[in-house]
Amino acid sequence: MPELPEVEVTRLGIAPFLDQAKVEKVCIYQPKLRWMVSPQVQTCAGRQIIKLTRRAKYLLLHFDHGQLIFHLGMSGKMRVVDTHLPILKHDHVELHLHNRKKLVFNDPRRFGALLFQAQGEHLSQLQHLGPEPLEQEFTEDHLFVSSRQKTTPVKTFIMDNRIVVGVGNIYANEALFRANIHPLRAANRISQTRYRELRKQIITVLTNAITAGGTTLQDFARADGSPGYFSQQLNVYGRNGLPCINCHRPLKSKRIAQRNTFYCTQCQR
DNA sequence: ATGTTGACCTGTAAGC
DNA sequence: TGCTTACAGGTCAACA
Repeated sequence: MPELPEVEVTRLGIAPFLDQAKVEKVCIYQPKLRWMVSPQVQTCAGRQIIKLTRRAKYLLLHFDHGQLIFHLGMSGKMRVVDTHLPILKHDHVELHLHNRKKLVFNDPRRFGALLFQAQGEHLSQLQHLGPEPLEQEFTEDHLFVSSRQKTTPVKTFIMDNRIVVGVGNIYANEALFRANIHPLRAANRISQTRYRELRKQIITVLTNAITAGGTTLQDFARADGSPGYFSQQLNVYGRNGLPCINCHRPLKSKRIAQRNTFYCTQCQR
């Protein structure tokens, strides 16, 4: 379940095993992912990992000559396990490490990606990304100003990576509910005051989710496949027909831009 | 330019 | 039980 919080939880979970580790071997079992895995990935063999960072929903594994860039897509997972353990179905790439561990990329739907960005190079995928929602650069002014010409539904607007990164379908739904904003309202028909609240709720929801992911973090290294621990905190997502936690009217659902959307017609305007 | 839709791929659950 | 259909956490190219 890779929204921004899950990607960050993944990063926190595997980073301790990767920091300063040396890559001995790169195994590519399935190069056909979202984009073809670039052959340059092999140049990481024999090199030392510097650090693992995140930008939007991308994970960047830094080397002295460039970065490996992972994206988990809809179904991607990463795990660090003992080198001798067998590969599983949908394991597409392995990085064998010096420390008898390997980093494995698994992705049934193959919407994920593995790219290489040489030092000084700028991949198009990372070029036009908007601000990180949990950094200073994500301001109320930025949201308000960039919405002024947009008639698209506000939900589509906040899921646009050029506006702000990392807000996926679940958290777009949840943040709008908490801000009392109807997901279909045109982005340019929302006041600066309401964008202030929306910004605040996006930050709250993502931060809470990362914190909740901390539980998963602990058993991340051993058994893989952690359950949906966020679900207990969801107010609207997946709750069509169930009572709103505020007004107790049944929640509605509707497709917006091909994505299932949940909201309360009473509380969200 | 902006807004909307289709495509990529597999697994799972629901419906018949 | 088996077959068919709808849907799933994302993103981008190609349309109107």
